[in-house]
Amino acid sequence: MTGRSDLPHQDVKAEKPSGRAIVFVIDDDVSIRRSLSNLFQSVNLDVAAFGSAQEMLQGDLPEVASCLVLDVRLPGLSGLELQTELAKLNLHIPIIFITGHGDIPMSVKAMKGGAVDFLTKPYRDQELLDAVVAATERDRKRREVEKTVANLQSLYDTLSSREQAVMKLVAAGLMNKQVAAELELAEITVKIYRGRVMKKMRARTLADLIRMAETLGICANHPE
Amino acid sequence: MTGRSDLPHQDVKAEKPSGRAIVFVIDDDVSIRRSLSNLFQSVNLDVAAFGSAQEMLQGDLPEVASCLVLDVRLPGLSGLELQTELAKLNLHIPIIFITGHGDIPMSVKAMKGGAVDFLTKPYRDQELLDAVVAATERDRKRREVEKTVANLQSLYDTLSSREQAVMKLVAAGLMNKQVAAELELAEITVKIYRGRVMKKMRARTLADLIRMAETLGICANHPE
DNA sequence: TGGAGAATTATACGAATGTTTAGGCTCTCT
DNA sequence: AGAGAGCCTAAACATTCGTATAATTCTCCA
Repeated sequence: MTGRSDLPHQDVKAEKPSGRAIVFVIDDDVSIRRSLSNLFQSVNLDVAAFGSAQEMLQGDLPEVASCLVLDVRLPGLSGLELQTELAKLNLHIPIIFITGHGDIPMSVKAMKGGAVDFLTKPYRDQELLDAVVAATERDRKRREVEKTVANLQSLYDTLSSREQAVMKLVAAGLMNKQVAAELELAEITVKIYRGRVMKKMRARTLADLIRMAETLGICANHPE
Repeated sequence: MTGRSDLPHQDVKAEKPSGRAIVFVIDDDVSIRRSLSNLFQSVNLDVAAFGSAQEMLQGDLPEVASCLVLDVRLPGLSGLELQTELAKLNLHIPIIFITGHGDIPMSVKAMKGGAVDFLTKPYRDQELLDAVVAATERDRKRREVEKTVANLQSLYDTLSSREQAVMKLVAAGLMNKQVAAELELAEITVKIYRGRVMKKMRARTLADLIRMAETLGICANHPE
């Protein structure tokens, strides 16, 4: 058995860094935690279960695709409050809500907040599993683009301030001559920096560099 | 008074092509149609009201930012079915659901389908107005980007097949020489086409052209 | 048959780009 | 003080890009 059951604070991330996914379960009822864990483990998903939102917030989130399955009604922080809290912390783990006594405004608020699904008891196991698959898949994709952006950003951070300025203007479509005028440099200096930018950003072509600037959200306000 | 009340099949689009917005109301109850129309008109919104989904589908959608306010329970096509139908027709008008006897799965399905809000009776007028403002704003933005893309596409369509091919490869970062080899042309020919592409696409710089290719989703599978 | 109009290539030239080699300058750290 | 790093410039050269002019081939159409 790979997955764990319902003990808080375990280091799940050390188990399977491969293509697996982790499902976080939060419910104050131990028997529900156990049955959900069994359900997920039966389809080869790793599980980390907690009895309250606070317990989960204390631990770290893994670097693997994951999602959150929780009851709306929880001791301490409620499910919706946890959703708000995670959003504030910029943690975008997909959430699947489960509730026994929810109402429509509650579900609408959850969905507006980006929840993947909002299930009412009793639900069919397959419904929950489908939602979990959709959620982890969404998380996997999000992590993918986030990783790409982070890689680009780390490359961009290695540029000196001058090099960054040149990259902005070049990506905006200015000629070396214009970049030089803008930064009050000699054209030859711009050429040098431009070459260094290409090397440091590992851009083979100008098209690559422009696309990188695009995904990094780098926009120079080209004057005139 | 500019807005109309609850007569179907009126030509609303001829009224105010400016920055106004139109709210489509669908409800089988005449008095509700009337009161919703009054509410929206009181905040300077144009209204077009219908008694059933079919009546609304027969008319054309305006070129102005708009949204749809409808009851889930309707004669003939239900609200959710209308949502599905509009999605099939590739009509992305934002929808606000109102219901007196809805349940959670219904609201979740609506929200998953892209609904802006799902209100339960009784609701406060301000809630509905807020939702309508959010919806029309979303529609305005969507129309904006759609229009941009459409404009680019119409420019792209004026290119000959050769010119389109050259644009793809140039946007992919290939040099004129490589483009020529790829298309089995002389380099000078590629230069000619490239110049024509820049003119026809109204791209001042290569950066512009690459960004246009990006938003048009033009990607050449660069070999090697 | 003649011609208009494309698609394509050639020649030639000016402008822009990229790289190398070689320096000078200022700042910080040791 | 010296070493190193970052910033800036210069000269020289090869490559690439962009455009203008002219010529070839081909199809389509009157």
